[in-house]
Amino acid sequence: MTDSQIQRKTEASPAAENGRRVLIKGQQTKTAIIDAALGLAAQIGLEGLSIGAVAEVTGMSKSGVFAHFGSREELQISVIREYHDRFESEVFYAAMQKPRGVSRLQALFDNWMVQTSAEIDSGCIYISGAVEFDDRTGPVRDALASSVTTWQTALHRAVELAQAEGHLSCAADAHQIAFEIHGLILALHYEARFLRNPNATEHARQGFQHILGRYAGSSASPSLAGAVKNSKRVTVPRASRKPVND
Amino acid sequence: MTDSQIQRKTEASPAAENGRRVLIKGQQTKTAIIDAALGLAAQIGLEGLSIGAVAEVTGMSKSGVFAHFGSREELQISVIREYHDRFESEVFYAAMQKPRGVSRLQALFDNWMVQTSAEIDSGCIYISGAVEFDDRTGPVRDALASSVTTWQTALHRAVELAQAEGHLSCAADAHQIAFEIHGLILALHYEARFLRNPNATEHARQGFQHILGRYAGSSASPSLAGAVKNSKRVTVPRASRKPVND
DNA sequence: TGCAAAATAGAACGATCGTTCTTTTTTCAT
DNA sequence: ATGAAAAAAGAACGATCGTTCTATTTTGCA
Repeated sequence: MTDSQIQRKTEASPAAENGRRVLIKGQQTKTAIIDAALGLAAQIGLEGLSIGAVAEVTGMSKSGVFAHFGSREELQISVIREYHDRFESEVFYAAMQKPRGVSRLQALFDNWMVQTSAEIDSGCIYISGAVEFDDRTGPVRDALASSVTTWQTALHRAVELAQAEGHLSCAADAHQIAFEIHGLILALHYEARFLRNPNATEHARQGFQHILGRYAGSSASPSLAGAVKNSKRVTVPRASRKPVND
Repeated sequence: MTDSQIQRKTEASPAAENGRRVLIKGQQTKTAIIDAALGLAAQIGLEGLSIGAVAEVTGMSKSGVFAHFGSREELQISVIREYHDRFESEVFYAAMQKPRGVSRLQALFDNWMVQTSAEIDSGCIYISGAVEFDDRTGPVRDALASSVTTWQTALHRAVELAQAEGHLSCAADAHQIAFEIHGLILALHYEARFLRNPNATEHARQGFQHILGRYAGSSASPSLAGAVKNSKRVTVPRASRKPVND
């Protein structure tokens, strides 16, 4: 944190006035490093992520990797940001193509399951990071909590929309519903990844259906079957990292 | 793992033929070390647990602490065992005083919530450890998985008994119910400890009631209110660490 | 009280960590 | 092609880790 110039140097996109090349060498390398670091962090966690390990994976020297970030914390934060972006596009935006209501909520849940632990090989940074930065303070924890909160807000909003559409009861607390859904994903991750329980995916799926059933709204049933086909492809610009309210 | 004599030396209880003292100095110290190590591991995790930190907390030297275990792994395993025993007595055996059925299941859940994160200060080793030893192998992971599995079996059994008593539907899969309950605890831990959400406890409680309501059996209601008072104090011997089937 | 054994301390080891500094290589506009 | 700037490598630092070895203190039975 003593000198933030190193980081700024590569963040400002230079040579942009020339259309010949949009990404100079340094940016390409940095992207590759973050890619490798994310893969590593997903397996061994953000705390286990060491510059030496990243250097070995990318075939670079430790100092070569280090120069792109200026500190390990900045590397961790970059990984969190990258994960945030991927999560947003593969889970959130992918589900926004579905129409408001329970079908979009279902899509969010399905994408979430796939992203989180359909392939058991790679873990979820939002889950492992929460445990690792439980009682710590600092910019890494803040970045992590911020990303998670953004996602939770989006999930909560999807529940509210499902209530507004009459697919879920308006009497129920949307936070309560989101909490229970979150629990299913956490249990899935725990059982599938740690205990290697092959039934975990099915348990999570069933649990979600139980939640939908329990909170089922009054005027839900008939429009449900055909709700998926009239999806309007709500194309949301991906430029900003702010939460989207649809 | 090169030499297991150091550990065996202190594990066999010496001087037991003399009733004057049941615990010689070494055992007392080891107990104190494990106590301190457990407190440390609950906060920073099993992987963050270092012999140097334990030495500092206990006011001993690194080698003094080390000599009691012979390796860091053995220290970690000892901590897991200690946590297992406490969890068993404070969550499991404490709930066995309640009669079979939903009231015992409720007691298990309540005790679990208190043990896990009523006091947000100390984390849960079963949760943090699962993340830390996700894709690792070795004796520490085995010890952790074994303890967790024992507890899950006990929880599963409690669900089955509630079904047998008619408090929960026999048509439902007991594993499914246990899975959903587990999810509530995990979400509670995540929200309360990482995100500092003060409503997490209430969400977990409500979620549990929702599960009971959803899986409610046919002949449940009337006996439920008075079920607590006629508890028979099933005194189970605590000698063995094997799972108990009631 | 004395003495062997157990318990603890102390110093040092190799390894790995994040980081800094210096030097070499590569990039890329002129 | 040239030369300044960017990128990457290399060596070394202090710190911390688990562990080993040796010396010292404490324990507890005779």
